[in-house]
This record gives sequence, structure tokens and C-alpha cells, in this order.
Amino acid sequence: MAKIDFEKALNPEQLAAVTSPDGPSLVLAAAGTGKTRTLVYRVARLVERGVDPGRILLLTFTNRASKEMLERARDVVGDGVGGVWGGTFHHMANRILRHHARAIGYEPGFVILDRDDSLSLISNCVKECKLQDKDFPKRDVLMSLFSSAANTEVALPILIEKRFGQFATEMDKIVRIHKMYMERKFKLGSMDFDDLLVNCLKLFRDKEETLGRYQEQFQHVLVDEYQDTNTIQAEMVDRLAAKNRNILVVGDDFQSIYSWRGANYMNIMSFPERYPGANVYKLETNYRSVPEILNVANACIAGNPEQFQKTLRATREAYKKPAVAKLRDGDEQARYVVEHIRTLCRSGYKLSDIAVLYRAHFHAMELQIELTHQRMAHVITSGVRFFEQAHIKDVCCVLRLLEKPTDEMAFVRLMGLFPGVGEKTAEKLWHGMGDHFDGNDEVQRKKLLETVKPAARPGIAKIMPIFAAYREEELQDDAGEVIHRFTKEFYEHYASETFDDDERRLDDIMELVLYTTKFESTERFLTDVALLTNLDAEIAAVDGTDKPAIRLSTVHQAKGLEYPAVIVLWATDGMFPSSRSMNESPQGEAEERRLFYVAVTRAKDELCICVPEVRRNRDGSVIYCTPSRFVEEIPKGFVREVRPGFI
DNA sequence: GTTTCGGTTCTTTTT
DNA sequence: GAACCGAAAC
Repeated sequence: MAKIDFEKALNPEQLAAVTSPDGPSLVLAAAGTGKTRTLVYRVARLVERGVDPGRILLLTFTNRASKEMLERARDVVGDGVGGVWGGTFHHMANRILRHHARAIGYEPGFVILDRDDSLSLISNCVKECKLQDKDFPKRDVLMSLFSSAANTEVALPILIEKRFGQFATEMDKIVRIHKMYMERKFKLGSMDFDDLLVNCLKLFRDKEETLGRYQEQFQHVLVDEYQDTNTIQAEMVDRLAAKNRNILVVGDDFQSIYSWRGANYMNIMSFPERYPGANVYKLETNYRSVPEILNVANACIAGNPEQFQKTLRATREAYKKPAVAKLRDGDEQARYVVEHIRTLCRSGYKLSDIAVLYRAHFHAMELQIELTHQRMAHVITSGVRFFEQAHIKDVCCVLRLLEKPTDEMAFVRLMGLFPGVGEKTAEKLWHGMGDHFDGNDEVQRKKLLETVKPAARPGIAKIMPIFAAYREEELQDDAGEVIHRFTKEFYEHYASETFDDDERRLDDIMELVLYTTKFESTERFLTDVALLTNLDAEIAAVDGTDKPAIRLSTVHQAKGLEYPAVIVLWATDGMFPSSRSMNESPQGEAEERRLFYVAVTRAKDELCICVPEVRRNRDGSVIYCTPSRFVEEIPKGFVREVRPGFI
């Protein structure tokens, strides 16, 4: 392997960070300054210096980021990087907990509850306590309270008192539900997303010898997007690195946009104090955007004076000022965006060079309709994740049950698919079967068929052979075949009667079948799938088959990405910044401003910010919108105003 | 007692 | 579009 020429590949700022000596290092990397490149070359550097790749831990915020970094590192140093532990915090926690579940009282086969599972479990608790009055907090609210408590390590009553005073009167009941939810989860042998982190940290705190083993294993710990770590994640990393102290974290406090999930950018601000003598590097040379875009970015972040001040230094040549388009309403905005995209394409941009970003999914509603109408190819990184869609979860139930006969949630969901069976009937069936259903057991299969209502019997009879075949035909490690049979025998018909878009859903299922081939076992498939998001699946599943299309995405999901042309929708007060987050916490505005900064800094050449004047309600009434304060803050000379004047 | 269906309401951000 | 509610249907 040729020696890597670090001096040639990196600028002096990046080179300093990449060649940082052992010990703690903090890299403050502003947007577009080659943060990923720096991490990639840091990994390459370590491997080149003879560090065993299996002893490097690279923690990232998304699976996508992890995949990208490891691929790029492979291009630089070769296949040696294969052994690097890379992934999200949740992934690492999952992987570790599968080995040590017993040490903290769980079975290694624990199930991961996704958002829907957690919500329905909470609903059950609320119903059982007969607390579903109108003024009792809804399950979504309860879940975010519980999640907040878990991720910030604040006891629920204190959290309610301090940050959710509006629920103070219901405090005791909320605490009761919470306790019940925790017990239920545990009894089901399951963990929600937060439990993965909480329990992994618990393991590190309580089991010294286990922690010691991982401290020994991970000679070097690298963390990406460090500004978005929460208290638990920061402590996990601190503990892992406590022995070798070879920790390098990369982040940008300007891009901290996850505080609502417990992220605390004090983690990055206080890093130098927690690690005295840490080397601190700043990356401020921006390679991504034209100077006009950087002017706008610098101007808008200046509204947050309390942050670490950094200035983006441009390297690209002057091009043209970003546009602010004043539109009448959402419909005109949609037509204008389509028109603008056509113009961009005429001047040489491809559809895949263009991204439309917005604060919340529903902001893109009119545009979605218009794009479909105009037959313009577009991809939405949608709000519903691939693996959380009803049809995907439905077909996975069979596998869940086969792998874990005590998975009550899977059983109830599966039975609910058959006519005449709802939640109550399914639960009764479950208890009747002795709180477990082993599809490999012929006696159990017969019993189920006999107890079930006549209406459901033919359907269930059709799928029983699949359960039987699991062991008999050795389908244990062929998740795809099980799903395929289930679909052919039953789900195809069910879908055609239940959904009006059944064809699309069946296509999804076929894609899922293909996707299962990536996993060596059904167990691995099921546990990994729970931690995959849409984006990750999309990229992993259909590599290469993507047609050129415009990308529609929330700003959150566009984090870490860049596009030659970016269009921002609904830059009006109340929409972006979102009135909700402005009301929710005093720091709301600062975080919204950082979010706006993230949106602006995704653009390389072309940036267009849309500002509609009115919002229409369903009933036809209109709300007048003030342009976003973030747009008003930009000095007038930095942008050019456009008024398309459609009819 | 349950399920199903039709009407109504409101949409933040995600591992 | 999906979650919730109430009323009809089984």
C-alpha cells in the first residue's frame, strides 16, 4: 500500500487535527470545513501508524454518516478499516448489551421497541389505570416526558416541576403511568430506544470489569457531531476513554439542533475543562459554499451571541447573492419552486443537485402535490420511517414470534390482522395460549386454530404451515423466505382489502425481502432493523437503482449533507422559527436560529429562501405571516429580493 | 362486549 | 394521513 500523503490531502488546519498526538482532542469544525474528511483521515492515520482497526471506535449520529466515513476511509487505507467499530450510540449500546444483558437483569434476546410499540404500551397503561380523560396528557406527550427524563437523567417529578409546569396537577398520575410503563417493558423483555443508552451506561457504571474490557478494547475513541450528544452519551464516552484518554471529538456548537432530545452542547463547551490539556483545533476554512452564501450564514448566526464565535472563511470565488422570494401563499410557493427548479435545470443542474428543505414535513404539502402534478421526480425523506410503516411491521410479526415465542406485542398485532379479531380478542387468545405462542409446536398451532373465532380461522389456517416450515424446512436463517410466504399466503389479499395503495406497499415488502439477504440470521435482522431509519435503509437497500430526483427533506434530516442548490420553504415567523419551539423553552429561538444556519450552510452555489405572505387554513380562512426574523436579520445588501408575480 | 366504520381534527424536529 | 371519537353492526 502506498504511503498516504497527508500534507497533500489536507489543509494545515485539518492536518493539525488529523496528526494530533495521543490524548484528548477537541476539533471545532464549522459547516463545510471538511469535518468528515478530517475524521476519515484520522482513522486512516491511526491505522497507518499500526493501530489495530478493531481497537478503534467511531461513533456517529446516523448510520448513514458511519457508512460514508468507513467507505471513504477504505478508499484511503484499504480493506484494513473493516474491523473498525462504527455506528450510532444506539448501535454500539445494542451490540454491547447483547453480550452482557444478563449482568443487568435482561435476557440477551431482548426486543427493541420502536416508537409505535412504546406508544401503544403507554396507551395500554393509561387505559388500565382508567386515566384517559380529556385533560390527561396524550400518549405522545407522556412519551416525550419519559424520554426527556431518561435522556437528561432528571427524575420525572423534578423534570415536570422545572420544565413542564403545566402538568404539575397530574404529577402523581403521570409518575404512576411511568412506573407501570417501565415495569411492563421489563416484563416483556424489551427495551425502548432510551433504555439502550440508559442500560449501557448502567452497565459501564456498575460492572467495572465489563467496562474495563471495553476500555482495553477501544484504544481510540472518535466521536462525530459531539455537540448533539446528551448527558448519557457524553458519560458513556468519558467512561470508555477514561483509561487510555485517546479521545477525539468533532463538533460545531452552531449546529446543535437536538436539544429537544436531551442534547446538551455544554458537553462540547466544557470539553477543555473536563479534559485539561486537551488539544483544541479549529476548522474555519469553508470549501463548500460561495462567499455570498457564507455572508448570509455568518450574519444569521451572529444573532446568537452566546456561542463560541467562529467565522467561516470562504475559499470559493464570488458567484451571486442568495435570493429571497416573496410569494403570496403556499400554492404560489409551490409553483414558484417548480419554476425555479426548471430554471436551475436549464442552467445545467441535475435534479439530484437540488434539495428543498423545510422545518416540518407538512410545510411541503402543496409542493408535493405540485411536483406530482408536474411529473417531476422527487424523493421525500419522509416522516414515517420505512421500518415503522404498518405493512412492514405487520409482516415482521411472524418472524418476531418465531424468534421469541413470548413476544406478546407481535402476537397481538398479528392476530389483529384477521377478521373479527381486535385488541381485546387477541389478548384473550394470548392468555389462553399460556402467555406464549410457539409456532414450532404443533400442539400450540392446533390449539390456536381451535380457540379462534370462526371468521378468523381460514386466514390463520393459511399461515400455520409457515410456522411449521420454520423448523422443518430450516427457514431460521431465511427471513426473506418467511416474509415471502406470509405475503403470498395471506398478506397480499389482506393488503388489497385494507389499503388503497396496496401495490406500493407490496413493492415495499418485496424490497424488504431483498434487504433481508444482507443479514446472516433472522435474529440479527430483527434487532438491526429496529435501529434503522428510513434514510439508512434507502441507501443500503437500493444502492445504484436511484433515478435522478429532487430531494425533499426536513432541515434535521439534511444535517451533514450538501447540495449545489438549496431551496428553503416557509421562512415566516411561526413556521420557521416554529411557534411551538419558541413557546416551549426560552432557548427555543437560539436553537431555531442554529437550525436556519444549518439549512443555509447546506448550499454550495444557489440558495433561495421562500417567504409566503399568507397561510390558508382548511376552512379557507387566511393568516397573515410576518417574514421570518432570521430573514429580516440578514443585511439588505446580502440578498436579492424576487417577486415572481404569478397570477 | 367488541369490532368496524365514518366523520372530525390537527399536523415539529428523531435514534 | 393518521389519530381520535362516537355510533352502528356483529
